Amino acid sequence: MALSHTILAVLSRESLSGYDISKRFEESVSCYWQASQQQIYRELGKMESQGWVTHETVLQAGKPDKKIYSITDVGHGELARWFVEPTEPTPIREDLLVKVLAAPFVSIDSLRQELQRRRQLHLEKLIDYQAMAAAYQAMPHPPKTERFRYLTLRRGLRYEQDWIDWCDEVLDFLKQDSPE
Amino acid sequence: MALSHTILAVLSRESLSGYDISKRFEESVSCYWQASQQQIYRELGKMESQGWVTHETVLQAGKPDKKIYSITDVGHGELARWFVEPTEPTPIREDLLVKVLAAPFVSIDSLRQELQRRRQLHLEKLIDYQAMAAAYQAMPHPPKTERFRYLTLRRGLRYEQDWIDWCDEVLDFLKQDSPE
DNA sequence: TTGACATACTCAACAATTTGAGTATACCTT
DNA sequence: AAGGTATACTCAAATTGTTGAGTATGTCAA
Repeated sequence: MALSHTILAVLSRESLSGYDISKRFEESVSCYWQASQQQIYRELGKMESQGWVTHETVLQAGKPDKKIYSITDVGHGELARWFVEPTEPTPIREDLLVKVLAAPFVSIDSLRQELQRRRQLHLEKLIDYQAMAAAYQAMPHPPKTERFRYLTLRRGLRYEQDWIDWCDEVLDFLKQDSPE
Repeated sequence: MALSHTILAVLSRESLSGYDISKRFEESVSCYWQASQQQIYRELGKMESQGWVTHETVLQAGKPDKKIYSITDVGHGELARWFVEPTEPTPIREDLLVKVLAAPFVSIDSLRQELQRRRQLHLEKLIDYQAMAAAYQAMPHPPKTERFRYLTLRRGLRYEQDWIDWCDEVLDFLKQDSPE
């Protein structure tokens, strides 16, 4: 149940509505944790029933009401409890690698196309992340929370770069590999 | 439902029992697709009802009977159909990065320990993969299927190395970062 | 003025994954 | 003789994740 802990981490910095948490996920957490709005709303409901968060309804003019969620002491305790548990590397499930394995039985040409498509996707993400990194580096005295957020962004940057490099390696291999 | 396609890819090379498929996953597919025995058995049942695979029961002396599964023409057609569909990068969910984000609110010292633990885990996997790569490189004329399997291993190698490099980067950052 | 987009949340159904127990045999070590 | 490990598979429950519909209001551009 690490989704709830990710939400706790986000709420540790500031109180937010479900909708805002969802946006925060898209903007800055998405390189290592993705969750849909529905998941977040449902999780917040569960977390509230466990006493990890509370909410206050805020009426807005011209917009629907919103529920601003805040972390409680119980929630902070839970975050601290979870924090010291060892984490295992996340299991990976990569369709593209399954295709590499299947390619000799299906089509190497299709694989080549797919690799080029994927390389492009990863390049686009990399460029996004580079822009975020540049924004961080332009800050004269980034606060502690930003410095740690930057470390997670570094992981994202490396990850995308690594995919690009591997795609290039495989495309290069496919050029040289003799059919048999 | 890409688990079924991974199984189809494995069965394209050779017919195997559920148990053997599970072992194959652990040995050579695990760097990009993990599945438990239960998942594989259940998936094989579904795949058989769709006509993608068939099985033959093999009686064994001193061991339980086993069901050897083979890919059918329908199964191969399905693999080919799936193969040309574009794949999206897999959503990532990394507990460790959530911990980096939460660290300023919890404990930077615990984070440091956890990073060292994780670095070690990734290093062990890297060493495993390097041994597999060496075994491949020792083959004088690797068959096509092996050459493609090696490409997936290259992804695993890069992935583990990248984690190690990032852990080092963060540990280095934590040494220099001044508290505030 | 129509349609796209943004805010803000709820509910339901379905699919996938995880966890754990259960059944059975045989080999090998202590 | 007991315990650990390996082979080989089944069933069920709980949790998690995905998909899509539904409700409501406001802004902005074509």
